[in-house]
Amino acid sequence: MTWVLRIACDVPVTVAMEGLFDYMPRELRCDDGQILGLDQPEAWIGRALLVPFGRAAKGKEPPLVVGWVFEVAEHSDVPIDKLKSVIAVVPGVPRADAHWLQLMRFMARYYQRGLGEVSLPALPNKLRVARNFAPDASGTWQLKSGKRVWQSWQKTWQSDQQRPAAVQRSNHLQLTTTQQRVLDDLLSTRSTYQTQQQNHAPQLLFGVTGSGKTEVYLQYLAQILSEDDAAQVLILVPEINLTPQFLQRLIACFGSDSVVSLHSGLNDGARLLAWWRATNGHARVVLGTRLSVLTMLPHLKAIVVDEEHDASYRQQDGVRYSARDVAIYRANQLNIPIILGSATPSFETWANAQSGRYGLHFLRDRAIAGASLPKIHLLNTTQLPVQEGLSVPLVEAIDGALSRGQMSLIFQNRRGYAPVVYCTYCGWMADCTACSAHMVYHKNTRRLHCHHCGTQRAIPKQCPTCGNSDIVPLGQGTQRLEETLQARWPRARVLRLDADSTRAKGALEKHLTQIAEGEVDIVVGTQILAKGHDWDNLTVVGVLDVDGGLFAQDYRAPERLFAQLQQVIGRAGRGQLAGEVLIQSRFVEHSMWAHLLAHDFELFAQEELMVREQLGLPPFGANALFQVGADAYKDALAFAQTARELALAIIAEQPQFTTITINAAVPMHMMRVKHSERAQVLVECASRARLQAFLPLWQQAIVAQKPRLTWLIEVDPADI
DNA sequence: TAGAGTGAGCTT
DNA sequence: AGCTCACTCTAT
Repeated sequence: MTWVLRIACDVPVTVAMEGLFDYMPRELRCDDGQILGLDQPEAWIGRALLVPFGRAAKGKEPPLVVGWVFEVAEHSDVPIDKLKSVIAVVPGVPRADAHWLQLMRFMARYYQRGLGEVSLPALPNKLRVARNFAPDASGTWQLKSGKRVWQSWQKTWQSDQQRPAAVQRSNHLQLTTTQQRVLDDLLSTRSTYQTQQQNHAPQLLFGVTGSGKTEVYLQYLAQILSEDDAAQVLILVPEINLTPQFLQRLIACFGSDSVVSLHSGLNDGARLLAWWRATNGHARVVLGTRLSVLTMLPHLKAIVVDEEHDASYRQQDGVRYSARDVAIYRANQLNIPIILGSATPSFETWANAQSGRYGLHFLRDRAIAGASLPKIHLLNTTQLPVQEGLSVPLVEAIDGALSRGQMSLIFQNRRGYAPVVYCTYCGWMADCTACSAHMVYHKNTRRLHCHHCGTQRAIPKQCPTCGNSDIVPLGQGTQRLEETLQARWPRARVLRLDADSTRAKGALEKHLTQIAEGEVDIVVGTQILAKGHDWDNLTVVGVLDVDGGLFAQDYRAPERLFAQLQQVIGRAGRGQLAGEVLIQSRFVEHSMWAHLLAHDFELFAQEELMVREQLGLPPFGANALFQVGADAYKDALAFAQTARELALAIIAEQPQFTTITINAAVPMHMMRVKHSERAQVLVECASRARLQAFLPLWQQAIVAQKPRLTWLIEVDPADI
């Protein structure tokens, strides 16, 4: 009997809808000793293989790629003489289990992508690129580069370390009464699901900033790890680099042997080792950023998604998935508990908690005795005198903090020196030639930077339209603010924290250490300041220039702004010292402010969700966004209109889709980025299932047009 | 008229 | 993405 392997290769869905390619099997040996034979097709499923793919260079064998065996089949639709044979099993990749393969199928279906596109990013770089492998003298395929990594890896593979690490006896902090109650609730909820044999519902841990969510996660996970000597837990965080303390805390709690972290800051070798320790079941606690949600974990028993609302969970290139949503699917599939933690939950999660689909647990007080939420003052800058962006009350508050030897934080979410440079005579502004954006003046480089495509150029000496030489910066970014602050308080130690000041390797850690050791009086920066930091000497927080977010056209803007501000505000008064927050705004009447001043996320969410429900917006309806880019806008728009017509034709033919709304083709918010002019079509439907049934048909119809443009369909888009 | 350069098309 | 094929342009 002959049969074929159906293998997922990493090609765009626009090339092959499913992403599976047929290959002929031949007897192969795995590095765990198993022989894959022709007599046992099922044993091949879940193996990663090296296969020839694509056109051969003249006189050479076709290039190899890495692919996953998803299926075996009795026959192929491809003529048998066109089928190639598999080359080898990828060494060091454990066999994927049925749950994991199902997870990949879910992602491919949900996000409308090929199986290869979703499943190959799950492998670390070293193992995903076929060129990294070569046969040795005996014909066994080995990793070529990085001998040391390879050897230590093989040692690990064969040695006792393949056994799960022993979790050390936990080293926990004393919980507050509230923390203890929430922990007990979470544990008893879990036992209830277990005894009633129901599927675990996700549990939202809604804790104000500084309420000690982390300690609750740790003790919850410790319980799970103690019940089963092989149990693994996965903790997702938005960015590990910003919260090095979290990793330290985990190591202190569970022991360095049982904890690994997986994030983009690791080099390929370190990542491979960490991935392997997680994948072979040795690591018991896996701390990772969004990509780590795809990691194969043979004994996964619980998941925590910290700061579940955070935008970093969305993958923005390649397959556009939400790691939080994938984690929820994964937990449900394995029927294991998942905890979503946030001080400002996403509205999707909040709505689910309100409707009772998710469990809900509150931590309303700060964990440190005596610490309370800071007092917030809203400063009306249309009435108050403002000097170089700083109003008098804010200046006085900073004065006060300085005189008490305490730290101040000024939040200005715009990097660079000035966001615009213009001609005082004719009003000409320096714009990027590749993007629809103004160029930002950076004082350190003395050049204009585009924050969308990265281009830099010199400032023109004369205005290109009128020849006037009076070209000046307009507006304020963190660099200018730093300069202003330093000039106003010459003896204060001012530190700027933004993407530019932290780009160099180790710079962020260095700056965080300076702050922790009390070497900084005023810290100024962008949203990097908002995340997770715990500085107990910080008592004054100033917020500048956030009015733009009040009136942005994206319906998610208020949700995002509120979350961001609440995070920034939450940096103040985390220790014994009382905190004070001063927010400058020209629109003090805006309804969001009242909720923020009252620290009332719930009322804010209730009002916003009411509006969304009336308009059928997420989470009350599902969205997908078709996006297309071209050299000329008219071409992008024309194809977006074609896509829209294809969608309308499907709906006209199939009455079950009449509840789907296909919006007009319009320019994208940032119409032009890197010389690509972009248009979009938004698709909305009250029923997610209906939308999901429609999307493959639509995608197929678009692919059939053989477009020569770059396009994609994004499911649950974040920005519209 | 060979050689360089460019764009389209295909991968099992 | 990686590669070839088929086409055009150009210097001789």
